[in-house]
Amino acid sequence: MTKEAAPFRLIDVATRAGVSLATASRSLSGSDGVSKERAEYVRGVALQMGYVANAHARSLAGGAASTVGLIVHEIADPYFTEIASGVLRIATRQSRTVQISQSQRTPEGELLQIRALRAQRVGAIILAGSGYTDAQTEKQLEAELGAFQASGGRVAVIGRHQITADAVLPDNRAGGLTIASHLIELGHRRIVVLAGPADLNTVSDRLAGIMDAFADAGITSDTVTVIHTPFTREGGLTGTDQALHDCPAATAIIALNDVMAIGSLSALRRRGIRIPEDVSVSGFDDITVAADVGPSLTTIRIPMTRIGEQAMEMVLAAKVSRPRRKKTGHELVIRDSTGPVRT
Amino acid sequence: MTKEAAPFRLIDVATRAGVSLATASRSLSGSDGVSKERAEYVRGVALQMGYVANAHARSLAGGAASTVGLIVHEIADPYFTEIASGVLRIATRQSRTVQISQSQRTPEGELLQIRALRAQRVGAIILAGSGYTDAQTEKQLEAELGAFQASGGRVAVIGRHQITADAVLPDNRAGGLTIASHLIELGHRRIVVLAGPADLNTVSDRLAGIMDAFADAGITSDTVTVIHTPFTREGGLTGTDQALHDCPAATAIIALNDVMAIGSLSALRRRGIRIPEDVSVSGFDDITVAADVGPSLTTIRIPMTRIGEQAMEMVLAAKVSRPRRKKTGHELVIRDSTGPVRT
DNA sequence: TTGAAAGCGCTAACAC
DNA sequence: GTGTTAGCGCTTTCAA
Repeated sequence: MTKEAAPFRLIDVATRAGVSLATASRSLSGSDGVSKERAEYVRGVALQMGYVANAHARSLAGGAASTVGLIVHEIADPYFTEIASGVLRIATRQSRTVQISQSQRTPEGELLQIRALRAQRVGAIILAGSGYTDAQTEKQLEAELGAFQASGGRVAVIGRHQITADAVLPDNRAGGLTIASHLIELGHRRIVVLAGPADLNTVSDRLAGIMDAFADAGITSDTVTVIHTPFTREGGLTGTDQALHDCPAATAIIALNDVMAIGSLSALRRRGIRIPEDVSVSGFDDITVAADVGPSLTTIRIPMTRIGEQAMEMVLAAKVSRPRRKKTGHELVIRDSTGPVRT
Repeated sequence: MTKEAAPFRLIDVATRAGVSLATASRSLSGSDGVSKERAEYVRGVALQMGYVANAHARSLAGGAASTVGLIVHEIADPYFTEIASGVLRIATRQSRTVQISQSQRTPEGELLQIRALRAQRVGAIILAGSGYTDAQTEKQLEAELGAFQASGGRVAVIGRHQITADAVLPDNRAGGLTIASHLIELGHRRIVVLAGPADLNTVSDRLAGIMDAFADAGITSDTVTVIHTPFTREGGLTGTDQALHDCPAATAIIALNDVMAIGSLSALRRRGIRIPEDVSVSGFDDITVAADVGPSLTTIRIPMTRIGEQAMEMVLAAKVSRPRRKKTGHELVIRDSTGPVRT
């Protein structure tokens, strides 16, 4: 059995460099109070020894905690996968470590994970994923995050306008308007919206945008049916079955995310319904596979990876007094799943 | 501004429960040396106070580190997304936290991430992703992981037979045999294999299985062309272009993972080549979207999520002297992208 | 069975 | 500009 050499400690570096512990600490953390040459020299010694600071000791001693926690609803959901990818990309580049935890798509789950992350004393928390329309729930989350921030933690949220913290805000309402306008222009009037859970902000915002489109076009939205099923492929499947039963005359289906749209495509194909000849289908998000499903999906592109990067950049940046809010754009991507209504 | 109450410390719990710090510690960590009733009582007090131990202090003091590190090539690659999903599922269930880091598909990246995780003093490391055929590289990784294990860390690797550690081993070679046999049965002889980088074990194993199939069928594999491009959608795209140029007579394309297969599908469609009438295409892994691409993909199912769960269970389980190796099965999933060769 | 006290490796006052 | 030293919150000997 190989005898395991204990890892070097800061004191080892200090000794080797012939300076005190404090000087070594200052040199490595880049704080001033050390002459340039000396600091440089100490860093060189440390590097050569392969010294890496013990993150636990550093954090315990009151230094800045280096790990950031990322809370997603479910990592296997492509929307969150891409956000996580953006977060990790910046993390790798900046030598930061990130802990990922899943909220299981419930507010209680989010609360639980925030508490866990706080207990772990992470330096920052990125809360990804739709907020909840229930103000009560959001208040609780905000209180928890507020407490974390008060104790020096950094926070960034993605797509939650209610929470007072740095935020990256996807253009959900405007995106809803864009996609609905596209369908209206193609002549569609009888439209089914495959919406996720009604208590999600993302859902209500995108829905509001869709209604905006009808108002803008000066036509009634009485012919729009909204069906709420889970924000998953399975939800798209059952929602479509229900739509076919309730509104057989519908000529278009707007799914409020791509995953649901893909489920819808599958349900339609299974019944031999042609897309887009018989019914047009659109998605939302433009996840990576949207271009490869059959038929390729018309959708609204939300730059998830970039959003993840921005959220990470925000929590890594210096603290500012007023919370920053970054709005991201959206883009209509027309592919093969939508077409003019057949007369 | 809300005054932030400092979180409770163990000493607070001890005081409130009327015991010493040591007794409180023992009670909560479940180590013996405390009477049952007392321990029970202290735990009750802690729970009621909402006490959560400071992970840094615990780890620094020599307690068991609770976080596990997961190293993937790239989180946005569906193969790794699903493994991560399995790992996180178990983590959530067991109240463990997991740090995810990306190796950027290079052995140096893996080495770097292992070092970083060691510096973070994680309790366990799960190394996911193909090993490298270069023995030198694997030796270095093994040394680093060995050192980690020697210092008490737990390790599980996924799909790397060379490394001495608990391992979950996907059935790559047998899977290769199965998929190639399927195509041979359909009458295909001129086959192009879209392989990922030649230095990946996953690639060489799957490739070996394909050759096995030809040997088993008693036919020559001279008609098989292997093209090495990156293990990505883009790689599938360029590989297919190259295949079309080099082997216009090929009737089937075996991609060594689904992502490449999807890229291939796209390249073929773009040129108006019909699938499977003109050329059959198969994938490997059965990622979630494989059923939804156009046409749906015939592939070999590898239970990635389950693999992630198993790896996590292994590092969480009690240490055993001899490394465990768990082999996982595979399953041929026939969909619409493969068909009989046209005469 | 319980408690007192000595660190774990680091940062940040505080001296010089 | 540099060094000394007191903790951070916990686990774990070592005594009692």
